[in-house]
Amino acid sequence: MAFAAKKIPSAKLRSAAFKRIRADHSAELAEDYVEMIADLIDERGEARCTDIAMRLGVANATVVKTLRRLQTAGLVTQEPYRAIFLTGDGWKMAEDGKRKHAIVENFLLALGVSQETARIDSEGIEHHVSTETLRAMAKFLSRR
Amino acid sequence: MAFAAKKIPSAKLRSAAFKRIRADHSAELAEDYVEMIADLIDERGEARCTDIAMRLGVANATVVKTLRRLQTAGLVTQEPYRAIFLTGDGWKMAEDGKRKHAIVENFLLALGVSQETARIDSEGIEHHVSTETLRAMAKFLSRR
DNA sequence: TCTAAAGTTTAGCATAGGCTAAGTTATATG
DNA sequence: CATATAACTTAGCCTATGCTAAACTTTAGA
Repeated sequence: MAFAAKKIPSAKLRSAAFKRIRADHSAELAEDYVEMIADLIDERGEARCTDIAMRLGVANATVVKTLRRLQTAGLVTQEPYRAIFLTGDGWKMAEDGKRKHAIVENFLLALGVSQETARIDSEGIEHHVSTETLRAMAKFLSRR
Repeated sequence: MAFAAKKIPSAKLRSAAFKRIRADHSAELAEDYVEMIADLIDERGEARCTDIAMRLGVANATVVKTLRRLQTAGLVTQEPYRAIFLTGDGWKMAEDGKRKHAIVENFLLALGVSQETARIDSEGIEHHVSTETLRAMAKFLSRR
């Protein structure tokens, strides 16, 4: 250790933020999938691999593989060659996600960004806002 | 295709958002590393693996592996068993990241969330805000 | 009813980003 | 100045998330 005489005491606190981000990331894909599946069921009565793949912009096989993980996680159910359904937990996650998404997107619009940007940015941001920040956004919206 | 009579025309547009998120994610780690390396150099004159590992909350070996990728990407330079330095590109990325980070964190504080939450959430959000949203946040800050 | 097209699955590959354990190099100190 | 300790590296493992190509099912239509 050449320089660096003293330890930084808040190292553990700092690292907590990054740990949460890593955890957020693994939950993120699951949330995007179930939200999309819920949308598809609402819009057209059923959710299919191809539609999910198209909307996410990934290959079909990728969707199949991910769905298997989601099935193991208890979020979706599926019979071979059939449409995809959400479990109770899956629906709950989808609802939560959509609620969050709506708040973030409306907040961005209220802040003055364009529709297009609000749509795109909210997709990325929604997975990283804590309950506290979400509440602050909602409050901001209701105050106007 | 059982139901689903009509194709959804905006599928390509929708998928763009997710594609950007995936791209953001691979840039994210690099940004976090260079930002942290810049901080360490500022604070104590040099950046070492151990410090980065501690602050990020990952194992030492993980840092070493990631640094190799960053070196390949032309963001950092390093001699075996020596401290880590940033290239010109690395410094640029670090500056950009810090600027972004500061705006997002201050914005969250202005919105009324706690210091702790602002610090943690901004860490996750900063990588997903577009230039337009960042500008809107800066404007909000200057208006108060 | 049979067949071609559309949709789904499997197999096999790659990269990113984690980990532990074991080996190597630097450095601080007795 | 010799050596213990701290820091770094290597090797080898794992999972997640992408891909393409090939095989298999379903379904729509001639």
